[in-house]
Amino acid sequence: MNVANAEDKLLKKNDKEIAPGDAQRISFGPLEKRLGYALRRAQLAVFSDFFEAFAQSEIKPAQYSVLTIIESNPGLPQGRVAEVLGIQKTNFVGMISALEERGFVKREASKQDRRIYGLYLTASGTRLMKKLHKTAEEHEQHIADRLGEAEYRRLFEPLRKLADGL
Amino acid sequence: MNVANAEDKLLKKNDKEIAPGDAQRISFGPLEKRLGYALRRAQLAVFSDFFEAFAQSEIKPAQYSVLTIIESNPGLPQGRVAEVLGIQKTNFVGMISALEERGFVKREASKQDRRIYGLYLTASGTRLMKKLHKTAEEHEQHIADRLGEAEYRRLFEPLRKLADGL
DNA sequence: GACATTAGTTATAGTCCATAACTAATTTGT
DNA sequence: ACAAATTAGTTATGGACTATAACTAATGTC
Repeated sequence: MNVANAEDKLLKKNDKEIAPGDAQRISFGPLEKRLGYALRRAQLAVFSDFFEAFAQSEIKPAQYSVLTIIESNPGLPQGRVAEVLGIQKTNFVGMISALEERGFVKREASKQDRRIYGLYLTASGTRLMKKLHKTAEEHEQHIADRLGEAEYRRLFEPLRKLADGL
Repeated sequence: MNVANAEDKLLKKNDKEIAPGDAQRISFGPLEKRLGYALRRAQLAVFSDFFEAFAQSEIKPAQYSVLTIIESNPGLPQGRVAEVLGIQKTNFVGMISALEERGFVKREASKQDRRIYGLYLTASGTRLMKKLHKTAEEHEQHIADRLGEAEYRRLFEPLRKLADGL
């Protein structure tokens, strides 16, 4: 596009410039009313807190989601796990390889169809998940305390509605 | 860390393997109860919708937020705009340069402190914003229709609470 | 049995985000 | 008033995440 028009002149609401050290009130304008912006900021904050809580285990949110799906659906083909989480199978290869190298996950070829690799937690992976779920529950409780139980619980339904079917 | 233990054996809930074409029910397990996951999915869905709506203007959500802050606070120093939006000043340089090259934004050196570059919309930028805000409002209404006005409006407060102060 | 399809993989490129180091302008301390 | 510290903006760079094309091996189809 590049609609740079030579006619354009500067627009200033008033002639006074903002003074250098001026700690003026900043307006977010219409941004305050954008749900996408609100969601993004909230998600970043929650992820940041989550990230800290999981730091000592060196597990990131995406990895936690992968491990949880495998734990809840042992033997699920690699591609299905990726699909369920909205991860491209091509990017998923490295994620699983990393988790496998750390000993939390095992790929096992299906006997019926040797193209398929079912994913399973190892015993170490299962132990890890027990710990991670505990941490995650504390994290959830922390949030619930912040919002109040009722408001916390009320959030899930609209968020799910948004997620599946804009 | 790399806690790969040789002792680890595969864990299978049952001996039956998942059949190749098996369209079994997939469980999300505890992931259903993770607010972070719910937020992430919702945010991605909303952004995706937003993205499509703004595609013809070739404006991305982050750019819309930048333009809105500039529009609402003309002359604000570049670094302050970045700070307000949680963008690192170093990554902000390119964003502004791109918007300036497209003729929507103008940097103007402060006369009091020539290190400072105040940001302003050009006339073209102002016209663009009028259009973008209209699109954004439709997008919001679309979401409000999907959720119901009451539930839609109720979302903002808890999200803001999460955003500022985990 | 040739051909198409499927699961997983590799290579690669683009975008986003973070850190370090630089320049130019201003402020501070003496 | 001037050397040192600080500040605003910048450049260079690397890591993480995402997306696309093309490949291999196994299975399904006609």
